[in-house]
Amino acid sequence: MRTADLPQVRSLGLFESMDESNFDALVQAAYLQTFPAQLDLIAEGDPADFLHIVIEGCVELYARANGRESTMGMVRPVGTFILAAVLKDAVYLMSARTCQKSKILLIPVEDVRRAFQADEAFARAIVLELAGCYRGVVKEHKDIKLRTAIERLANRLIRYNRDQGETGTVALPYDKRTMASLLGMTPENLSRAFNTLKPYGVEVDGARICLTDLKSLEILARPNPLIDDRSV
Amino acid sequence: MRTADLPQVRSLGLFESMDESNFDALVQAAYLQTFPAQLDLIAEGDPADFLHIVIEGCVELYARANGRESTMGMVRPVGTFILAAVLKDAVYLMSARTCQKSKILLIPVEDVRRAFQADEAFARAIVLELAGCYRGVVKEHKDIKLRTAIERLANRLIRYNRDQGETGTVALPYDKRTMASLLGMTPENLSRAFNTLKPYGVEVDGARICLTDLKSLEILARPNPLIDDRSV
DNA sequence: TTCGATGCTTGATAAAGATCAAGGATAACC
DNA sequence: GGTTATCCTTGATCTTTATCAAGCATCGAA
Repeated sequence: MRTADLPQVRSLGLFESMDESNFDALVQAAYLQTFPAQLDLIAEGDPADFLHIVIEGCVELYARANGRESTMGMVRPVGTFILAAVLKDAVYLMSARTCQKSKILLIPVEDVRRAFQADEAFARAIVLELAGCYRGVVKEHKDIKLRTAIERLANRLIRYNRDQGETGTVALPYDKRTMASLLGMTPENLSRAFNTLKPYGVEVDGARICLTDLKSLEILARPNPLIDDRSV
Repeated sequence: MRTADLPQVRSLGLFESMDESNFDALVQAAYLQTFPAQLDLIAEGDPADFLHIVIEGCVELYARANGRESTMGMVRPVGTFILAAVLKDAVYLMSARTCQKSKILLIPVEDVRRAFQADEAFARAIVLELAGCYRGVVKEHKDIKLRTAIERLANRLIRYNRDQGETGTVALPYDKRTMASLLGMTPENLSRAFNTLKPYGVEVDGARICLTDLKSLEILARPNPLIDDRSV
């Protein structure tokens, strides 16, 4: 892989406290590939072959069942996915496809496991990463079991506003169809949910959303750090 | 703790490959307590203090938000809960209460972390346990995002039937109010969902459910190992 | 036995969300 | 400029799910 990308990968929580030589061995074994948009990277049910790390671009995790499809999460640089399947030597539970042209680092499962055995710092980092992923899904699960579609959207807007510097103007990071699926609703209902939020100061202009009355939006949304804070 | 309970705890995936002396140290530091039914063990938002292991009885994990409450999972012997919060030294994302009189082993977080540092086999077991928990929540999340209430119930019945030896008669493990919350619906709708499943050979007699036409129930449910198999 | 719990079910109604169909806006392309 | 494709929105309608209220069964206590 290009040495220019190395520091970025190295800075990932997973690798930063890893021994230099072990990290080098891991990277030597890895493949860096660039994929076009809308390309399927893995399919649910397939046995885990590589740990995937998104270097550039964006990857959508999705799943299918009972004739339906739903977006389960989005991975942006620098983020990993399907770590659990790799560690358990199990099949993937989710499929993944690129949203944009994306650069992905692929590390063969055997090398990940070898590094896990050899490097204690790596093992510890993996536990923290996994625990973080676990808590992320629990939060999403709480979000969908305890909130209505409108509350989910309101909280998501509040969260993006915070992430983007509390400017009162939010840029939706994904197209609305994807946002809808991520939030567990249809595109039609997302559109209607935005209309429902109009009296709470939510103004839509394409992918640009203005929040002109954050106070009242928060009263409706009831944000909860145990669901909305990714860092908690 | 009673030495009679030791082998049971030792047989847990988490501890079985642990070094003898490290296991002893961990158990020495632990408290074994018996709690009455309906007692709150932990509350979401509290900082993690103990890793909990259910030795006898049953524990319900639940969460609250936006004025609602939902059952997030059930833990039976011998199972652990809130491992992720303990490892990350974070607050609990879920509350827990006993469903019955229960015997719980409480291991202080510092001792869990010390054992994690000292014992490589324990560290590896924790990773597998965590990865398993992670995949469990992903499956539940898929269940609720991709299936209707009736499909969820049908699949749950098929799963319990398999777990209980494929006899065609299922004993519901929890009361119907809890089952409903676990499946993401109201008790009223669970009742109606059972009625909807009557034409598919589902006969209800209290907590005893007879499945007289598994074939047609499966056509409706479309069971999926990537959601329903706990072992995958 | 009667009384009140409690848990479950049923019916009526309302709300939330999905689906179907059509209509605009936007942008790329010829 | 017009054409096509894509994405988003809107309206009408239907399905699913929740809520409210009442009724019934079971069970333990008085």
